[in-house]
This record gives sequence, C-alpha cells and structure tokens, in this order.
Amino acid sequence: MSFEHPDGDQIDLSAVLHALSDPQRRGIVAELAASEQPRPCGSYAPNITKSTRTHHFRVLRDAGLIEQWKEGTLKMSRLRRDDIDARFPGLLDSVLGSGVPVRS
Amino acid sequence: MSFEHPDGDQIDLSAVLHALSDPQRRGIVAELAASEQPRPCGSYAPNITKSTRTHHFRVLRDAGLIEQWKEGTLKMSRLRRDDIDARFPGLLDSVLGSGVPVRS
DNA sequence: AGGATGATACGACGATCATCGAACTTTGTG
DNA sequence: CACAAAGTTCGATGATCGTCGTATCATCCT
Repeated sequence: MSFEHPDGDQIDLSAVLHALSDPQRRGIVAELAASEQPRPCGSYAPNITKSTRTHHFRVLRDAGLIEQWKEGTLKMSRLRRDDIDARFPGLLDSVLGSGVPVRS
Repeated sequence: MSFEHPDGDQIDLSAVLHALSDPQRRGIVAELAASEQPRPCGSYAPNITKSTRTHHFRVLRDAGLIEQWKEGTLKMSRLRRDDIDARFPGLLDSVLGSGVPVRS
C-alpha cells in the first residue's frame, strides 16, 4: 500500500536536516505538528503551486518525517513524531521551537 | 574583526540546518565539539581537498555555527555552542547525538 | 630575500534543488 | 456517463551545491 516510507530505524539524519532546512517544508511540518486531526495535503502551504506542494510532501515522506495515505480523493499526512523522536531525540522539538512560531 | 560572523540573535535556522545536513560538515562540527583546545582548519576532514575544506568552513561560519580567527599562519575555529544553544536549545545536542558517533 | 606552509580566490564541472505550468490519473458525485 | 476536484507526472528553468585543480595571498622561518 501507500508509497515508500523508510523504516523508523533507517531514517537518515542528512535527509531529515535537508528536508527541514527549507522554510516552506518547515512550515508544513509545523502545521502538521499543531493540527489535531489529519488534513489533506492541499490544505497546507496554499501560497505555492500544487506540483511544488507534491514535491515538498515527497521530500518529507522520503526523509521519513511524515506518513501519507489516501482517503478517497484526498491524500492525508501525519507527522511521524514517534519515529523521529526515537531516532533523534529532541531534534523535532528544537527545530519546531517547542511550539513557538517558526522563524526565518 | 576577522570575517562575517552573524550575531548570535540573528542566526538563521534554515542556514544552520542546511549547514548541518552535509555529513562532511557534520563531521567537522562533531570534531569541533569534541576537541578540547582549538585546532587549525587543516587538521579536520583530511580526506577532502583544501579548497573544499575552506568552502565547508565558510558555510559553517556564515551559518553562525563556528567562530574563526587567525593565529599567524593558522586559522583556528571554535564551535559557537553557547550562541546556538541560546537560539535553538537542544538542536546541537540532538544533531550530535549527545556525544554518540555521527551516523549516516 | 627566499622558501615553505596554511589558507583563500577563482573558475569550472556535474548534480541536485525549488519552482512552475500543462497534461494526466484517480476518485467521488451529479 | 460526464464532470469536477485532488494529486501526480513530466519536462523545463534558473539557482545553488559539493567538489576539484590551479593560482594566489599571508605569515613565519632561515
């Protein structure tokens, strides 16, 4: 099913840091971290094109930061906080600033 | 004087994450974090060319991760752990794995 | 003054990146 | 069935990246 989600124990730090180094993607991750229930891809980063959004979501998924699945027409996403926290403890919290707004 | 070290409070998260996303640079940062007293640039990452090394050190300095100064012919480097920790608490520790060897 | 050494500057190279638009696929609904 | 909506795929473009070699600069030592 779904796509190519890396196993939790083989998430690559370089890939994660690269994925998070883009402000647009970091914004998506921040929204993902803040939203209670899953929302479709299209509801994030409305300022960019559909194809660019698809690209960013793929980078995040390939890096192991998010999990994605389809629900009808929609594609839903979920932050793999557990896996990331297990592999790189504290990383996500420090990047997301412990809930503080994302800057730069 | 010296070069272009960003002020501690204007260190850019994107730049920091991008700088740390390269394994070679992460290796340098890990060595920097582990070494007691400052060593010249040339003593890090001996497997790459001088010019490449200069490039990596500039990326790290521009990102605000390290401070550099000259001592005669040598150029010394120091990890700006205090500034980074103040701006992004926990980030460096989680990336460096709390002293655990750098992987990926 | 003349070497020797540590580091930078300057292209240059292939690779990757973020972004876009247009065409296409998939799914649900009238 | 036909249409609309959500995503993907497929170039393409301009920018940036990591790496290199060579030339150059700065500093120390003899």
